Amino acid sequence: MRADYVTRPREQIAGVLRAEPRFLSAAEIHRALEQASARVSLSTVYRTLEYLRSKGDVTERLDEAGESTFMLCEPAHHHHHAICRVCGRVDDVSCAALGQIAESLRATLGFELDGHNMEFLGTCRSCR
Amino acid sequence: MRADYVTRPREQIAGVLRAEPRFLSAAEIHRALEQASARVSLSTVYRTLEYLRSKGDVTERLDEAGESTFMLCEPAHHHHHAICRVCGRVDDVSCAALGQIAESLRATLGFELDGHNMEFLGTCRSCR
DNA sequence: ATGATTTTGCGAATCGTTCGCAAATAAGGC
DNA sequence: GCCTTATTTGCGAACGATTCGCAAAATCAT
Ligand SMILES: [Zn+2]
Ligand SMILES: [Zn+2]
Ligand SMILES: [Zn+2]
Ligand SMILES: [Zn+2]
Repeated sequence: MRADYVTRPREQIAGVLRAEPRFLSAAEIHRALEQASARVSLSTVYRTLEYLRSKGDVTERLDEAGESTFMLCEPAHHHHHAICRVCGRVDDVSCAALGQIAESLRATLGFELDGHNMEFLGTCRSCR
Repeated sequence: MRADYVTRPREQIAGVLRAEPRFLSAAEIHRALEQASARVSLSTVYRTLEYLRSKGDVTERLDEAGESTFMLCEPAHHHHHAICRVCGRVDDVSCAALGQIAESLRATLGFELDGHNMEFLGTCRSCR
């Protein structure tokens, strides 16, 4: 049974996420809490992030090293992200035509696109 | 100093990759070798995969669980992949306009697209 | 406040991956 | 082939991120 208890650790973790609008690892969040003198265990950070993710408040992303990172983000309405390699800043991107995306990113965000990943998932002919 | 020694473990690992044209984890490759009575240590599997990747013969991909998987694939000429959720079959996809991609996947590969991931990387306005 | 339920902290366990080092193997020259 | 040298291998230990078990603490409803 899930109960959405309002607890101090949950508020503190949400606070860190709200203050830092980019993808953070559990360890980074834990460190930020320590610096704020908030004594929250790493286990609780993990459990709270999973809780927030299951509520749809947080998006999880695997970084290039395969580590999980988390950010406040509504995945309900499907979209993608433009992530700055330098500072980690995240801008939302809808998926219109790919050809126009680079141009649009530069025009609307001043974002200089220099790389992208795409992956298509579905069912192949012989598996249908 | 890198020397490209030709060894039995390397040939056997490449053989597994050649026989199975989809993304395989180190553990899967190791298991395939065991079944073929090839005694190769898991460490060597990892080291050989990294060696092949650095040579540009193998592409690495993090699956949804964050595990590394590997496939023979030339990343030199930039492209993407359509991966079957059922059998793991991989088809190459070039990055033309995204709008036409779903249609093209169906027409040319019989691939029924039902999901995709994209990520854009670059430098944001304030970091330039 | 009381009791039922959930969450937390702690440490141990797990899993994939990497590392250190001695033994085995490959390449090159004789 | 044989020797020398550089590289690779196997093994087990170490590692880092994540998960788990369980008793203690916190939350909520009455
Ligand atoms: Zn930036
Ligand atoms: Zn999309
Ligand atoms: Zn298939
Ligand atoms: Zn591309």
